[in-house]
Amino acid sequence: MVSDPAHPKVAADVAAFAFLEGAMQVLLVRRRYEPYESYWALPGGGLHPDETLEQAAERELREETGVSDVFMEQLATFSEQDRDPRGRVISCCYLALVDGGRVSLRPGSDAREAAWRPLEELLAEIDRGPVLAFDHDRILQYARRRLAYKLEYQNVAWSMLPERFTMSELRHVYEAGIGRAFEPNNFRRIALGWGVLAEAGERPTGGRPATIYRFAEREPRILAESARYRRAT
Amino acid sequence: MVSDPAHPKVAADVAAFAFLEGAMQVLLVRRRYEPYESYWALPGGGLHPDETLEQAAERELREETGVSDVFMEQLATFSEQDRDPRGRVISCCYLALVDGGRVSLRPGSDAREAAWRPLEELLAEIDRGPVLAFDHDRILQYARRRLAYKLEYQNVAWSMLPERFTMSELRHVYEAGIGRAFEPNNFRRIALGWGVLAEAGERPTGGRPATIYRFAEREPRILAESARYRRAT
DNA sequence: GCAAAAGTGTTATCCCTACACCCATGA
DNA sequence: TCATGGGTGTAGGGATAACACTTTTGC
Repeated sequence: MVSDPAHPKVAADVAAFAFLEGAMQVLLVRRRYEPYESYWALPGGGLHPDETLEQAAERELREETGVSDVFMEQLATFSEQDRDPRGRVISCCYLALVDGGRVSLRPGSDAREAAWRPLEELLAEIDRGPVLAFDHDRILQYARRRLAYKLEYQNVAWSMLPERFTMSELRHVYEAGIGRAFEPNNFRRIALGWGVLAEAGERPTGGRPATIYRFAEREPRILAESARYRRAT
Repeated sequence: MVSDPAHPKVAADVAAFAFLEGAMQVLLVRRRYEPYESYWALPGGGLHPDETLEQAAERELREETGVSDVFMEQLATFSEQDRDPRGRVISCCYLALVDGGRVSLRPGSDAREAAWRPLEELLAEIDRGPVLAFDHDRILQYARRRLAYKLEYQNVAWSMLPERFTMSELRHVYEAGIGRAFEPNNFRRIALGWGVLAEAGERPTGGRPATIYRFAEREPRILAESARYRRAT
């Protein structure tokens, strides 16, 4: 392995989240090779010469799990010297938001398997001791905070939902992502107040049919101006 | 220059801000060597083998400008293939907040000079066309947005102020950093409501003497919970 | 006294929470 | 007709933007 210290190995890792089975889930791969052989880890791998870090993150996610075409945003870069036992590896980590119903998992050659794991359970396990390979425990905790913030800040929930969805489904994504229960009516008013939802028919339920919504434009938009101690003039 | 593509050059750059002469200023260095010789740029340089990216950012800032011991936070990592004409260089960028009255600039060997430049003027210039070396125009725009957000979110203004300051001085830092004028009384109430300010005497002014404040603890703290559509139980 | 700068009091408004209530459907 | 889930109305409380006002100093 090359170890010219001025040119460390550079990698991209991905914390991909989806709302499945009523809970927020994170996408993990089971490692096939040393180090951390058979440990669960975030999908990721080395940067290729002809791609940016974001492209590397997309490629590694696709190669290792079969998931592609998702919302992606840079989280942070981790550079501690001992984060990989093989030598110096600098990892740029990405947050991905996935519509879990749209993708099917196909583990790649570097992974024994790929699976969605319930986020809350996994984080509770991490609180009791190391779980994931490398420093991925810490990266996941970081990603979780960003996920919660991101949902409140921008209308990126469209990337975790099918094209058409009910207000309850939207609210469930928010509750699972932010980790708090919301008063349904108040949530509805806020969500409609964003001005990014359009009605798209109805859907039968166990009770009264639900209005179907879709995002009028699938573009990130800032939802709430945190406007404190406002201007004079 | 080594160009093993799996091991690109990795660098750290710093967007350092200080409140000086009534305005927000950014710290730039004038380049001594090619490429972009004699252009202004953000201070920064290559990662050493024995340091993290954050340590590299601190070291480069110190070496190129003489500024040390400041608040620092990672911004983002830029990896476009053509961002440096010499070859592939991946740059992890940091936001630094500086008490401009405490530091004195000492340009290092790689820089002809180091200087504070008024942020608003510089950004206006950038809007009219390229100004800084490499992709530093874009990085600076990114840093500016983060600065505004950071001030609203955490009590990090202590790192841009002397130990003791008046409420007006604190407000001026916020106005310059966020780019908006605040109603003095409302700002005061919010700032005192943070619960992180302690009174520390008085200071004569042109008129009535001003109360002096200091930050009771110089630790980052979240100031306002953006609590929307709150919980049902 | 007057200007200047800091500091105080108060109100109208808006937003948000909480909760009670109504609607449409299937069994 | 009841259970179920969706959808609506609204009152109280708290935050805050705006602005008028008072205090303390230097000249």
